[in-house]
Amino acid sequence: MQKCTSIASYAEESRREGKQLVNWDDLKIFLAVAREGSARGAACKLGIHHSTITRRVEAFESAQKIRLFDRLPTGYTLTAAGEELLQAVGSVEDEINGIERHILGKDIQLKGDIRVTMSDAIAIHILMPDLVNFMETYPEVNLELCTSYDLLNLTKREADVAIRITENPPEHLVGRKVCRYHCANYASPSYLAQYELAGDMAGGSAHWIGWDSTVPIPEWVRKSQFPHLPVRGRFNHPLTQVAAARAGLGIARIPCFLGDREPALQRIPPGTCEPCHDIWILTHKDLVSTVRIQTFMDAMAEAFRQKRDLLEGKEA
Amino acid sequence: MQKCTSIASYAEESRREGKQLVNWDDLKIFLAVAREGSARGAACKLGIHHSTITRRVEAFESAQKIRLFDRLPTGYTLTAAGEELLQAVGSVEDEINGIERHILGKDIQLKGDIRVTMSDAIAIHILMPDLVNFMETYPEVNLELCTSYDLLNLTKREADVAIRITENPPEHLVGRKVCRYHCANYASPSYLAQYELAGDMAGGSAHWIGWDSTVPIPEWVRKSQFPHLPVRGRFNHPLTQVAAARAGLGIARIPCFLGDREPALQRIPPGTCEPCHDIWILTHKDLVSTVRIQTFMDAMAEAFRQKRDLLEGKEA
DNA sequence: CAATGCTGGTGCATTTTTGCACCGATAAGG
DNA sequence: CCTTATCGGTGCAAAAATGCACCAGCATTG
Repeated sequence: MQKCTSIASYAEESRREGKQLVNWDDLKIFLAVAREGSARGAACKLGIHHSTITRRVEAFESAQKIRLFDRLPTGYTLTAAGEELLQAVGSVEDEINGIERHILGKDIQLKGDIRVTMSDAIAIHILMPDLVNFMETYPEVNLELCTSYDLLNLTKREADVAIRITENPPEHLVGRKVCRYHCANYASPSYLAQYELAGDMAGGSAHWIGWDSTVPIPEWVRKSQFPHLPVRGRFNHPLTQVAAARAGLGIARIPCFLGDREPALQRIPPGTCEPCHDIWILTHKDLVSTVRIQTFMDAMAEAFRQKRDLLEGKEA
Repeated sequence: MQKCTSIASYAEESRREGKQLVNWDDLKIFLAVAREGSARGAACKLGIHHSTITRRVEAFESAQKIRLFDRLPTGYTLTAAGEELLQAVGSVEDEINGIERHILGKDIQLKGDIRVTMSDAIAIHILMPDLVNFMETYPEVNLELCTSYDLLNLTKREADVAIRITENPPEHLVGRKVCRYHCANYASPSYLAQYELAGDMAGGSAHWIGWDSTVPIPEWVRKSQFPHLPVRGRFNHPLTQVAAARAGLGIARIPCFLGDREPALQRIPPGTCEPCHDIWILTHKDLVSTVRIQTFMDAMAEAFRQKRDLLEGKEA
């Protein structure tokens, strides 16, 4: 019907001068970079090369004459304009996801059991909203949560997925490090008012709440802010540490994701926190190709990514 | 943070087996083809080659394992699945248009006057909703509508844009044909009940309502369904023809976009309609590069495209 | 301080995509 | 009937996008 003459050709001319049509796929790439925070991460997620990412972001920015990212040595960080775009593109993604699910028939109807094991502290204070959300998203999946502190039940096939605090996951399991959480020193305000702290040298009436070490002065005390304060009690469980500190037993060195969310505790000034341990999400080699296991692990990894500030004690 | 090992690599593997990630830009192409009805039209609109369109649609269909178009000799027609997708992608387009306008700073803030001339019949019965919509979309544009039936006021620079019934627009104007409207024969039901029609041969008490021809039997009567019915009256204006037919004066040969929308008239059986004249949208050569003129002409051309069924008498 | 692991950037070879010039087929106009 | 215009499809060459193998810079770790 419409000839590509007259108006259209003029329109093309004006297109040459100024702005080009937006490539919708560039928005997808932008989204991935914004979410992942790095070109490499986005490339991995999209299954393409990272140089493709950087070049296309660059081309998009120069075509639209707008700066969306600050290139920091640590990766890509959104500018103000980028933040604005992120929000808008997010809803585009929702629409397109809906299209993929309903029209293109890619609805992932996950079914079956997922037996997952993790520490109760992580389950309760970090992942619970995400676990619930996952179960709501995939109602046919039966999620079994078995809290535990050791890797054994994964090895023994008592669980499909383990989220564990470890630095060196065993060879026969596959997965990825999802965070390195930080720890700080906490006590109740009343305890701090009542007892006296001290510097490097001896003195001070306060004391540490012990973990399960049998040595009188564990390494974490020696390297701490108050190496000469005595250690009292043995509480091998993070949540009992929190409870003991709340009850005014002493100073607890606990993960920031526990201490910072506990209103009855406060950090010992100056309140610095330090990286403590890694958290890995792991599964068996033969389960990693299962869609529901993959989806679950991705969802949990994403949850950790979103709570990174809390886990690294930057939310205080 | 996240390594491209373990989970991700497995995810890539499963991606190879089955479905690929959707290229968002393919949706844009799909939309253009669905709207234009042909690969060439879509290609023109997007400023790319038509073979690119056909190949990408083909690739998209085979990747998603879904047939979206029927390839007819007249172009691409949506399948049921395609119709469904069209609706969904439409809202994606709205989102992205919003992004372009607000974030990417492509908000077309059209300003200034547009003086447009067209026949009153077209203005009232075809374009009025679109004219209003255009003015609401671009509140800074002052649209002046001057109804008229000749091209003179465009040549004399009394108008910027003309929408005219013509077969051969003059060389010094640029634009495009927007439709070829159809005509049919109409009369009021009471008239048809009272007067007698006839076939090719003489006879019959009904008569035609005349246009402005001075000859006793104009060509359009001779070629018509009832070449021997007499002609009475001279009504040179389409809307007065409608009114005369409604008042029971006789049979009017008028555009379908007038007759079909007039409840007080009905087509003379068997109600066939025939192509009658072309409608062009035209402007001066030196105005066609103006953004607001371009935008206006594109909007009106699109309006005609959407009302094609009405204009070709296929809505009856 | 050295080692590691991450980040983005770049030149180059390869692959992929695109545009172009055709073709045959189909409607519609005269 | 013939002419014209438009449709989609295809082989081929040019152009563009991509992947790859590197590099340097920076942060963290030990």
